Amino acid sequence: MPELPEVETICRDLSRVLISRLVVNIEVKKLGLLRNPLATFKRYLVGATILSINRRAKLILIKLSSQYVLAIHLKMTGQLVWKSPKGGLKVGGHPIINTYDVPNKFTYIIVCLSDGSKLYFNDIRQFGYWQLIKSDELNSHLRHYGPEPLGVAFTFEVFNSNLHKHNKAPIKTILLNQTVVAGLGNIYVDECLYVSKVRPTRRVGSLKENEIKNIYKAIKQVLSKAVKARGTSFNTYVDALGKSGSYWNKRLVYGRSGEKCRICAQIIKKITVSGRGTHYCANCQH
DNA sequence: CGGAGTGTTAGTCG
DNA sequence: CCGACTAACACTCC
Repeated sequence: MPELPEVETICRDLSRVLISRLVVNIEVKKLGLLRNPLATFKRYLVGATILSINRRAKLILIKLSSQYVLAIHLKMTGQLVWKSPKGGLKVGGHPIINTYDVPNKFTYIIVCLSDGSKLYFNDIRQFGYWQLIKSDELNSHLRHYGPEPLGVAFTFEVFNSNLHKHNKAPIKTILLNQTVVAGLGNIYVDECLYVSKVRPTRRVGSLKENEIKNIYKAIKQVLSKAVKARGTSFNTYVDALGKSGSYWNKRLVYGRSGEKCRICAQIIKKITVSGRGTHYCANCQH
């Protein structure tokens, strides 16, 4: 699930409960999810204090007092559940798991904190990973990512020039390319192209400047709206009225194939573009 | 029951 | 370099 708005929401929520906590233990049930040896986690995560939690692209970056950063990627089905000893719960990640009882059969990593709370990592498909990176090597680890779409470095000129490194590919494929712009995934790419009125299959080289401007604006607009809605499809405070990400109800095309376009009432089509399910309105998008 | 599809991305191959 | 394809894995849906 998690694309930029979801990961952003998870980081903000976890910041409120994890910062300045001391890590007292880690239990790992699937070593394959760790990108470093377990001993490295014991040495640099256990005993460290959590200093900050930030997002870059779809990566969660947890800065530690040990001069390391814990990078967590949720990929398709990763989920983080934080539980306080009093039963307070925060959940961020994939919604398929319909119970937030933890640990459960998909819980592969558990981090115990000094206040008695625990952070659980669930991941049905086990594509996600945890990686410890030396703080001074973080920038070089992240260098292949393109600009943050909601940041100041993401100007139209940068976007336009990054796009035109890939003139022959369909625009959808290129928007999913994290080196062009970081953080978009399948849902938000379909949403952005719908808002821009551009078909996902259009070759980049065929786009007029005006169309690229519309895509550029749509990326910013759709993502900020989704961040405000706390993302698409995961729960947060289960104890605060079970509020969940509300963008799902606001989505315009993703997952609406066979339903009517909200603008022209034509039936939304579903095709495959570079292996990904792709939704669009053939009447509104050209 | 079998096969396709699932919100990601790193790696391979042409 | 570019782009197409696949594997990593487990589950749901048709």
